[in-house]
Amino acid sequence: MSKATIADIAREAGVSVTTVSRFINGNYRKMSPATRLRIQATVNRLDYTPRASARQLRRGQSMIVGVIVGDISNVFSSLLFKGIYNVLQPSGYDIMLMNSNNSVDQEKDEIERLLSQQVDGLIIQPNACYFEAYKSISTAHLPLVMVDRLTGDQPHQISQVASDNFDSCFSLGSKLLSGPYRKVVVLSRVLSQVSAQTIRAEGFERASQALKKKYVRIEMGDHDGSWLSKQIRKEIADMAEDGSTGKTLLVSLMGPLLFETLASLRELGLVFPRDLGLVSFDDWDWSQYVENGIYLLEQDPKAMGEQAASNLCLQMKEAKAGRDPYGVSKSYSLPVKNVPAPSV
Amino acid sequence: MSKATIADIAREAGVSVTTVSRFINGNYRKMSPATRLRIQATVNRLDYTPRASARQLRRGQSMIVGVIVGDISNVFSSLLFKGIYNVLQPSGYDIMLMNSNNSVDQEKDEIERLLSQQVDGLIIQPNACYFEAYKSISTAHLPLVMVDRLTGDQPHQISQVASDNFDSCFSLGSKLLSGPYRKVVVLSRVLSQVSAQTIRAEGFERASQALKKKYVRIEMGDHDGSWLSKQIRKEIADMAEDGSTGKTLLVSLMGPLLFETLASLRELGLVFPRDLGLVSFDDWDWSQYVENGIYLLEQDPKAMGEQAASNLCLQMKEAKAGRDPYGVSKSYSLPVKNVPAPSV
DNA sequence: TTGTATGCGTTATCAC
DNA sequence: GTGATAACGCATACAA
Repeated sequence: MSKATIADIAREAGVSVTTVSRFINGNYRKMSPATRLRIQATVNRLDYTPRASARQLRRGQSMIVGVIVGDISNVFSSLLFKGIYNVLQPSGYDIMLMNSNNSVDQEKDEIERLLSQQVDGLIIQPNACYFEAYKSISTAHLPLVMVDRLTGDQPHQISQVASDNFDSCFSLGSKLLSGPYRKVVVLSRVLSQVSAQTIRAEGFERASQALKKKYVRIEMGDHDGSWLSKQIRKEIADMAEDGSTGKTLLVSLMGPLLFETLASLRELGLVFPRDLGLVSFDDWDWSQYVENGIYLLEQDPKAMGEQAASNLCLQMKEAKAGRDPYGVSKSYSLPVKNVPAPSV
Repeated sequence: MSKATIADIAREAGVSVTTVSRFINGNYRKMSPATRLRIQATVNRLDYTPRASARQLRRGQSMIVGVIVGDISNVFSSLLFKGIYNVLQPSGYDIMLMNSNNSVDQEKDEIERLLSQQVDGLIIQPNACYFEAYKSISTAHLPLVMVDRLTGDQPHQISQVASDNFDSCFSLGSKLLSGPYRKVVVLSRVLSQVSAQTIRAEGFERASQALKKKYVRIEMGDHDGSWLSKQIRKEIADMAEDGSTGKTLLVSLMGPLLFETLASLRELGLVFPRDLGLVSFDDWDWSQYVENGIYLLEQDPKAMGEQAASNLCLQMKEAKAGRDPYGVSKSYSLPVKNVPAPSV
C-alpha cells in the first residue's frame, strides 16, 4: 500500500507530522535518536513514499527540468540528453523529455505543458527563428538554456551552448578548396525554421568566395532519395560545360544526411575519393568502416548537454535564492573535431 | 507573470472559483456564453496556466508516465522512446525519462523517484534478473509494461513486449550452419543481469547442437578491443587443430558490438565473407554501406515502444475506472527481420 | 526536542 | 447557472 501519508507515519510512530516531515527531509538535528529510529522503522513498515505533488505545491518548486529536442532518434539528440541526464539526475532533478519533431507548432504545445508542470528550468533545441516563441519562459524568468541552434534574435541574457559551426566549416573549406577541388556542393536538410546547417553552409560559402571556387547548396527538405541523386549527378556532371578542371567536394551538413548521400552515390556509381571528395558532419564514428573512412566534422553532443545542464543548475540555484537566474547566463561555443579520412 | 491562480481569474472576471475551474476543464455545459467569454478573456489577459501539482494532489493522478531505458545513447533505446512518445504524448501524458546505465542499483533509485512522482504508469527495460526488484510497482497495482528484456521469474499477469529473440536466432542459425560453416562464434556484451543477448545466444546454440557444429560464446563484458581481437583470432585460427574444414560464422548479438567487431576484424586483417561469415543484430541500417553490406537481424524498437505504450494506455484506463489494470495485461512477441547481405 | 495550525492551488460535493 | 467550502499531503511559522 503506497497510500501511506505523513499523518499515518506520525500516528503509528506516536509523533507529530512536523517531526516526520523533518525526518523525511533529513533534518535530524532537532530530533532524539530514539524518535528518529522509531520513525525510520514505521516508514519502512508502511513503505511510505512522499507525494511529489504535495511537496511541489507547498514549496513552489518541482525539481523537474524540461528538455525539448528536435528528434530523439537522431544520435545527436540522444547523446545530448545523456549529457544532460548525467549532470541533472545526480543533482536530484528529474527530467521530462519532449520530442518536437522539428515542428514549431508541436514545440509550442510542449512548452506550454512543461510550464504547467512548473518545471524549475528548461533546455531547448529551438525550432522557431524568432525568440518571441520563448518569450513566455523568459518573462517568467525561468532558468533557460538554448542548445545547438540559435534563434535569429537570440537575447544576450539567455544562455546558449552551440558548436563552433561557422569557423569549423570556414576553416575546413579553406583548407580543402585551396587544393585541386574546382567546386563545393553542400547538402542540407533544414526542416525546422532555424538550424545549425545554415551557419555551416555559410562557412563553406565564405571559404569558396575567398578562394574564388564555385559554391552550390542543395537543400533536401522533404525530397526523397531519387531527387537527391538527380541533383548530385547534375552537379558532378557539369564539369565539361564550364571547362574547369578538378573534382567536386561534396559536403553533408548533418549526420542522417550522410546516409542518404551514400545511397545516392552508390546508385550513381560514384566512388570517393576517385570521382569526388566527401566530407560530412556526424556525431558517431560508424562511417570509419565505410570504404576507408569518411572525413568527419564531429561535434560532442554529450559535452554540449553537460555544459547546458551545468549552467542550468547555476541558474536554478540563483532562482532558488531569489535572484535573477539570467545573472549567471553565459554563451558557450564548443569546438568541432576534424576526423581525417581518405575520402577527400 | 505566470503566477496567476484560479482565484485571481475568478476575482477579475467577477465569478467564483468553481466556475473558473469548470471553464478550465472544458465543462461549458453549465455556464452562460457571457461568463464563458469573460473568463476566456481574463485567462488570456493574465496568461493563466493551471498548476499541475495542485491538480495532481487533488485528483490523485499525475498524467505522467515513467520510462526507464538501459542506455539512451544506444539507437535501440532512442527509437524505443520515440515509439512510446508518439503514442503517449497525443494522449495527454508527459514522460519522465530515466537512463539506468544498465545498472540495477541506479534503476532501483530511479523507480523510487518515479513512484514518488506518482506516475500513472511505467515502461521499463529491466536490469534485474528477479521480478522482486519491481514488486513495489506491482503490489501498488500500478500500470506496468516490461520491454525488450524479461526477468527470469516474470509474472504472467505483467505485460511484456519483446522481440522474438530465440526463434529468429535458432532459425537463422539452422539455415546458415546447415551450409559449409564449421562452427559458430557468438559475441555478446551482457553487462546487466538480464539481457536479450542470452536468449539469442541460446537460439544459436540450439541450432548448432542440432546440426552438430561447434558453438563458442565470447562475452565481452568490460573488456577492451584488444581483448576481443585476441579472442576472435584464437577462434578463427583453431581450424588447423581440429582438422575440420569450412569457415567460421561470427555473430554479434547487439548493435554497438558490431562496431567493435569490425574494428577487431580490420586489426586482424580478416575480410568477410572471404575469411569468415558475419552476422549482426542491429537496429539501424548503417552497416549496409560497410563493404557490400552486413547480414542483419533487425528489430523494430519504435514498434516495440508503440505496442508497449498502447497497452499501458489500456491499463491506465482500467486503473482510472477503478478496475485492476493487470486485467488487460498481455504479452507481445515482435518479429525480427532478416536483412540479407553478402557478408555470409 | 516536539507539536499545532495554516495555506499552497485545485477539484468536487453540495447547496442555492 | 452559479457559488461556498472542504479536502488532497506536505512544509513551516509559531508555540510550548
